[in-house]
Amino acid sequence: MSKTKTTRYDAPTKMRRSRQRDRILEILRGTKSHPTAEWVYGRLHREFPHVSMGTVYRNLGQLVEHGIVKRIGFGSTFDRYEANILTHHHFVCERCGSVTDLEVPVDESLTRRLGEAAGVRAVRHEIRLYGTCANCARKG
Amino acid sequence: MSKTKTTRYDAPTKMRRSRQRDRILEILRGTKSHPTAEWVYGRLHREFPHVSMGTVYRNLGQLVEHGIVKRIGFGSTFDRYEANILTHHHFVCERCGSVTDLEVPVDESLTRRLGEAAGVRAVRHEIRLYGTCANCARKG
DNA sequence: GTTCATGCAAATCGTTTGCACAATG
DNA sequence: CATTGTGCAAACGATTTGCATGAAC
Repeated sequence: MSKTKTTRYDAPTKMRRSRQRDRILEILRGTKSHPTAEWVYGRLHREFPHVSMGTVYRNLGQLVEHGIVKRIGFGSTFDRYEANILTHHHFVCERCGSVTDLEVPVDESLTRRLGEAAGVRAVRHEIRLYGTCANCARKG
Repeated sequence: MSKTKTTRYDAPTKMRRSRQRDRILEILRGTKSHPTAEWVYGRLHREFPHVSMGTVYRNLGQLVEHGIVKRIGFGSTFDRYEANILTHHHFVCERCGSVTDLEVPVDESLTRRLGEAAGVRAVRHEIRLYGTCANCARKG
């Protein structure tokens, strides 16, 4: 689980190489801006004027599958809603995607402590725990 | 900022009431499943066979705007990608939507401690700090 | 040469919006 | 009655996919 493993692109993957994917990875590695697919496409387009969004998405997806890059968000395209507006944290099952509330008090001071340590002015924080829910765990 | 304010629906809002929105809120309050708009629609459809997704989205949006329910996700429809696959946390600017990495060590033990306290088997956690980035703060 | 990746265009999916009509205050 | 909400359908934007061609091994 602790992916302290090699981060190198030429790691033991079954992916064939392509100049486009190589560049996509270089582009991602060369920025700290957590870009969108659109932005990556814009960058890639300078070198491959005929590249298509399909190629960008396919490659991003593959890089994510192989653990070479990360997708930020909830995975699913659709949003979820909840009536509990009190600050609280979530547990997300990586198997079935279900989301449950953590019945744990929120440490408000963590916002300030983390924010100060990181040098940003934060007003709140949210923690997401990831793992396998009891339901999925039961099914092996 | 700390919305410890009233949670009641009939709070001082300028919203007119509607039977559909009342039910949507009841549905959200009656589940712990963090449903999608689609799911809410399915529920609502039993009572309002002619209800449309447009109504569901409009009402969910309004309930969110009024702070009566919360939307989980990143707000933006599009995903973001990053090459940094080492576990780390993020700061999200609520003004411009920019995402930056927190240059703060990850407390791995928090996964276990939070997971145990909440009674779930978690393998990792991610913290998101929310606030206003330096850039936006400068612009007033 | 067989497999995988590409470009292109069309399709899909969640969400938003314009409009005429109905419900609310 | 002035305004807001509704249903319907069409529009939208991000992402995915089918297909014929081209690159990788």
